[in-house]
Amino acid sequence: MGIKGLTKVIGDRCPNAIKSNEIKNYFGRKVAIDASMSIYQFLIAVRQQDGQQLTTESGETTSHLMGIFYRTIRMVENGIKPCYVFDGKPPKLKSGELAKRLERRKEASKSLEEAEELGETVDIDKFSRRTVKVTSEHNDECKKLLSLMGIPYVEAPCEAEAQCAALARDKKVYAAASEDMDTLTFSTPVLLRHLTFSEARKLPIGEIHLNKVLEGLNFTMEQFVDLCILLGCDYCDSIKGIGPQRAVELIDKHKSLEEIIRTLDPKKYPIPDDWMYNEARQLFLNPEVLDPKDIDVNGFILLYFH
DNA sequence: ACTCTTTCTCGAGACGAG
DNA sequence: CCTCGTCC
DNA sequence: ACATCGAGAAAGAG
Repeated sequence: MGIKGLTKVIGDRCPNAIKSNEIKNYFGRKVAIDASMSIYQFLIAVRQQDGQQLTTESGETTSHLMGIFYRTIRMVENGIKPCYVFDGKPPKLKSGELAKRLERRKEASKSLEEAEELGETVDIDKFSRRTVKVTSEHNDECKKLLSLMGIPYVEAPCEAEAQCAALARDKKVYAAASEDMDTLTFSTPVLLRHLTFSEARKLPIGEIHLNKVLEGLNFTMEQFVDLCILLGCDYCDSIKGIGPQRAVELIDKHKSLEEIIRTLDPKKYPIPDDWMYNEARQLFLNPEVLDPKDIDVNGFILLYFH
């Protein structure tokens, strides 16, 4: 789920935190990319006309490899040096969210079976895309491909987005490139959006600067994390009846979740049972990541630019 | 009538020939 | 430019 | 045993 409505909040309240750039502006820059997210998109999107994935003769899926291959080439052609980051174990707090997703996939599988019995090709196509999940085989195959291409990758201990942000914070890369707004909450100083397909679709690349976001909202990083929790994140519930508008107002007025809990009328806005907001906050502020100092983000591709 | 939130649904790549 | 078939 | 997300429309609540 990322952070619900965060893009809109930033767009509305801190428009100057977002810059639009041509891809040319990024020549020579290193960028961290969430690999699992990309693989997922390729598995869904890279299909033939009949909706089937691309496969080898023996039936093994190759859609994710095609996608990673061409996209990476495209980036390198433009002078961008990618470093892919793979997910590790999800944090325990995420299990509730993961259970929901599993449930959703099960429902899609049922709908898929029904559609297959009825021979509704449009529905078969739709639901089969919804049952997609990234396996460790997919990940391993992509790691091997990247090795062969001379592109660096990192295996994060936990959330890939957190590791991407850590790399950017430590100046190992210029930015984290992601469509997932969590990355900002993990304190990446710069977040790039639409990096991958901008050239094909003529969309400019969006560059979001965390310090401008904090300035625009007049929040500290801690307050920004609290805001993200109120908006809705993967790690804990949010408060019913509090959406983007009230969330920003509340943090503005009370400065912290503790103070909000203390003053909110529990009849109007009941606080969730066993609310793990502080644990979620710690995950964002001190995520489990590898020390960027120990990571080599230079593949041998770098040699071409030296 | 209006504002805000919640829920539901949908969609997701890249290439090159013409 | 764009559309459309193809990628395995 | 498990692994994604955002956007927008429509409906609902206060």
